[in-house]
Amino acid sequence: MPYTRDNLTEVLRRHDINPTHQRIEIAYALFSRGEHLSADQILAIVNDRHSETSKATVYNTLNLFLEKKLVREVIVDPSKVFYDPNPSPHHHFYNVDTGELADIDAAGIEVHGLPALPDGMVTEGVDIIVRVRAG
Amino acid sequence: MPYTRDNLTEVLRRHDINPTHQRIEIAYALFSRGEHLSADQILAIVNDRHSETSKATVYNTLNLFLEKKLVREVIVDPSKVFYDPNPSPHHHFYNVDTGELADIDAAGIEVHGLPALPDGMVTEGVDIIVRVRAG
DNA sequence: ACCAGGATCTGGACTTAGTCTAATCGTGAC
DNA sequence: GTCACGATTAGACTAAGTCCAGATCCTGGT
Ligand SMILES: [Mn+2]
Ligand SMILES: [Mn+2]
Ligand SMILES: [Zn+2]
Ligand SMILES: [Zn+2]
Repeated sequence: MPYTRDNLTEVLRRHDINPTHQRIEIAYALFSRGEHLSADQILAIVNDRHSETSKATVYNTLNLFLEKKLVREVIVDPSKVFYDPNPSPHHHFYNVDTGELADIDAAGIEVHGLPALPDGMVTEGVDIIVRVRAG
Repeated sequence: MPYTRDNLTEVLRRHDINPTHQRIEIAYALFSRGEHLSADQILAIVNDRHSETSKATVYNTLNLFLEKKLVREVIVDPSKVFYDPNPSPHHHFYNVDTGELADIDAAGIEVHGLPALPDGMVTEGVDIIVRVRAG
């Protein structure tokens, strides 16, 4: 079922996020496209028709979404963070030429041979980035 | 054998890098410690005793080292790049609390179940980051 | 309808990693 | 010595992200 502002309002509530107009629009930008977007891109999308949301609110909101585990961040480009509407563990193809990111489902991926963790350490997650290019 | 300014001079030459005083000091900072360092940290190390190398030269030099494949960059912290004196393929533990990076030898690591690449794409590398924390 | 208080939003100043530029420096060839 | 050319430099600049203090928007109580 497609994302609408209405069902996203519910999603926000379920994540303990007060669904304001701006937050709904930012969520809609990310979830309706299902793409990995930078804060800058989201700011542009949300203000496309008429200016509606400030830069400060975009950053505040994305950080709130992160904290509430509604979205993930993907650190792959040294110059900007990408926000990922899929918060569950998964991996990525990264096109080093175009900067595009594509998801890799975590189901079916296995990593063998990882050394034991230093004592008293615990794994928080494993991120795999497959860097690809046209060739 | 430990790294000295003399043998690093040879390493630079073998990588087609004209071994200037500044470049040797920057290489020494990275290789003698064998740690993953940010440009800022390297700038501080190199100018510890007396100011000797400018910020511009540190960045120019690190980018030259990258281009010549003398070092690698590790993208894991959204606010800065880490430079890695080990340019061969390997993976990393990342302590999300302290920011520390530790190497994982690529030998012995296998990743199963990766989907086929989109047509006409070729893999440039696979980076695995194991995020850990005290727990 | 009115008000109070808290949450949210905002423009703009600020911070900081990294780049760029135009001037200067160093060194080897002649 | 001087010329050329690569390397270095200070400092201006860019751009992602944060911070702040004032404005604005609820919401619940009266
Ligand atoms: Mn609107
Ligand atoms: Mn010195
Ligand atoms: Zn993703
Ligand atoms: Zn490493």
